[in-house]
Amino acid sequence: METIEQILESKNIRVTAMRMLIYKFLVEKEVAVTLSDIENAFEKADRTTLYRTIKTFEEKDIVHQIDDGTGITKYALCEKDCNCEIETDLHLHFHCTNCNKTICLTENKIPKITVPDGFISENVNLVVKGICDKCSG
Amino acid sequence: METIEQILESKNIRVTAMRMLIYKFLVEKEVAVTLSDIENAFEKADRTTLYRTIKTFEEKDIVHQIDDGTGITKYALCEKDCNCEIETDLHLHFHCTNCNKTICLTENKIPKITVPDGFISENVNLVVKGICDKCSG
DNA sequence: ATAATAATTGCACTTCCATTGCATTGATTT
DNA sequence: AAATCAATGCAATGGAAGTGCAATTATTAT
Ligand SMILES: [Mn+2]
Ligand SMILES: [Mn+2]
Ligand SMILES: [Zn+2]
Ligand SMILES: [Zn+2]
Repeated sequence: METIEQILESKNIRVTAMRMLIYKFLVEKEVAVTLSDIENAFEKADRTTLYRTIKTFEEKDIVHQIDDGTGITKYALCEKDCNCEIETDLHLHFHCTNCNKTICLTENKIPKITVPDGFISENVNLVVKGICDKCSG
Repeated sequence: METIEQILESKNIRVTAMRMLIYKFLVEKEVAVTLSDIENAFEKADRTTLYRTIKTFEEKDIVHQIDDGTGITKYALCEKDCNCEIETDLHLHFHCTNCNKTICLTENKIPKITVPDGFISENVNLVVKGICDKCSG
């Protein structure tokens, strides 16, 4: 079991109190979070710091960005040893129109998408909208 | 061959000069357009009017909105008799990272996506990023 | 340990796009 | 022609993303 310090260090991210707290926050949340979510959770901290922290995490492949169509960027922790850049590794994202939560469906990979001749596919973003398991019960 | 007037009237949209011009603009463009694109094409018209016109078109299912991940909403004409709301009717969207154009791949339908138990899929949005046919040639 | 250096954080400000209130103009109905 | 309703234009707002710079904190070198 790795500690948060070890995880950050292994990704060449300097360990600070703020970064550890935000990392912990992301682990505890099971859904993707917006910058506002983080802001609300850490009201004493400055928005910019939180913004830059999440951007650092993104750069170092600790979180990935999710565009679920709501217009507000969300972030979620990457799987261990995931390679966000590799197309075949990408999973579905589910956006619940009832509770407004966005969830990584890490087990559900994006199927092979064929595009017309001349088009070169480099990346695929797939968002399913509907009702999540908690809301459909 | 329907005239633009007839098309607008059939969708219960009052015919105005502005609306006809914007409709014509959308027909001539083969790619999805942003509000700024429309703005640049009609510099004499007010932004708000253009905005409300496109929103009216959207409400009446003349155009559909596309979120290609650039953060800027784009719009494209719907196919004739398309039912944007029906999931199985949805097509792929392709965003070229080179020329920044977004294209409806109306022939390429989104494959059936399975989600875990308890989740109810109502809508799927799929954007492929890469190089378009014009840029890859 | 102290000084020098580099990275992080906080504050203020900016930009960009989307959206709304309200007055005005224009079209339609009575 | 008057009354009514929709469309347009102008001004302003709101929300989110992003940046410059100074202050603080951590790291490294002397
Ligand atoms: Mn994810
Ligand atoms: Mn389309
Ligand atoms: Zn839900
Ligand atoms: Zn292109």
